[in-house]
Amino acid sequence: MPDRHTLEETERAMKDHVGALPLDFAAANALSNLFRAANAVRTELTNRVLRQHDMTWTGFVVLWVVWIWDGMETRHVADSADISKATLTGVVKTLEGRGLILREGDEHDRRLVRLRLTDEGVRLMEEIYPEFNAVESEIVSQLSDRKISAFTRTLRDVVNSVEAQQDARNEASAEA
Amino acid sequence: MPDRHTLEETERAMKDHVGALPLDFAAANALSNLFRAANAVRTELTNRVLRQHDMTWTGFVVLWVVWIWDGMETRHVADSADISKATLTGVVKTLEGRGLILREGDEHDRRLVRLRLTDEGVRLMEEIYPEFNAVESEIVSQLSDRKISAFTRTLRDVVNSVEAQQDARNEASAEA
DNA sequence: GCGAGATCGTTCGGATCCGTACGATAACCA
DNA sequence: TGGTTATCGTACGGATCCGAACGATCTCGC
Repeated sequence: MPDRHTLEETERAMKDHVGALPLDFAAANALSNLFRAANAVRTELTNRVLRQHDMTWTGFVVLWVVWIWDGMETRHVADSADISKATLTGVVKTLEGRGLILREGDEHDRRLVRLRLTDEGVRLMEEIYPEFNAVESEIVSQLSDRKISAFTRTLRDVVNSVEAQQDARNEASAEA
Repeated sequence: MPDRHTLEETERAMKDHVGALPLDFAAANALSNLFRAANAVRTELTNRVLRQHDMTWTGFVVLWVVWIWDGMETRHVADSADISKATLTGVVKTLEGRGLILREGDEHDRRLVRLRLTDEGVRLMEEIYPEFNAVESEIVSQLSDRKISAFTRTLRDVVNSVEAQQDARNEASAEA
């Protein structure tokens, strides 16, 4: 993850520390860059778009999900936003306090809570999202359409690979 | 970011909400998958490797950086670990309390604090990192070497693109 | 020498973030 | 129909996470 050293220096330093053990440097390097890219993009979008609207990354993602899927149940919102149910509770509390989102009970199943945007929340998303997407577009603008497609496919492959391993473990533990 | 809907459904729902505005769906989709992949990999590595050693993601990354670059100054560790200096202060406090890391003043510049691993910290990294890297390797094992290389290059392009835009803004504001 | 300015790590306040435990509710089944 | 089981969202404790402000220290120009 170091920024100040070349990849070669890092590999050499790693070998000095790990010793004779065989390591997969290509995998480590790829995933290291995965995190670095995700952090860089997230910080860039936060600083250039979200900050001037006094909005956090997670708050925006939750708002976006509820904007697109109005009335969605909280656990599905948490899934879509890639955060835990516990985290969502706190984030919704913040957004609710700012008058951007509403919690709404389900009449058929009283365990459920559905989320909706207020008019102010809708207005805000109609203002922010085009700005957000414009910066997204700018970030990948130097990549050809072909590269963006390949990039997206590989990212999806990685997600599927992880989920497949999780499923395999779940089945194995279900047998026991 | 939704998990439960197809890309087509999401695009249609977005168009319904954003209206006639032109959006870059390819960019949105690529970056959405970037975050999803990073989260999935991070969660997988945390659950399969770090959790049994009672180690958080950030704690591990900091430990790894200091392991490789012994005696590094805190601000560079923060840079390498992709966290703020303020966050690092808290994380180091946690690791220090567990006897894994040491804070050490610089004799020539008394503002500086250098970080080192304790013997226990070194022992722990020698134990954890091979496990960590093995799972990293497994995650990308279905990708060909060629695809991993292309993937890594594109990730680096994205990082460079964001940093180039940041630099351009810094120069612009320096002129004013 | 010696102040003005830059840079260091830390503190502070507030917002995530998560695993776990919990109470409420629903679904299942004998 | 009554009891077990599953599932829902939430409260809680503890660890990040960051921007801004701050004291300490160094640097540079005069």
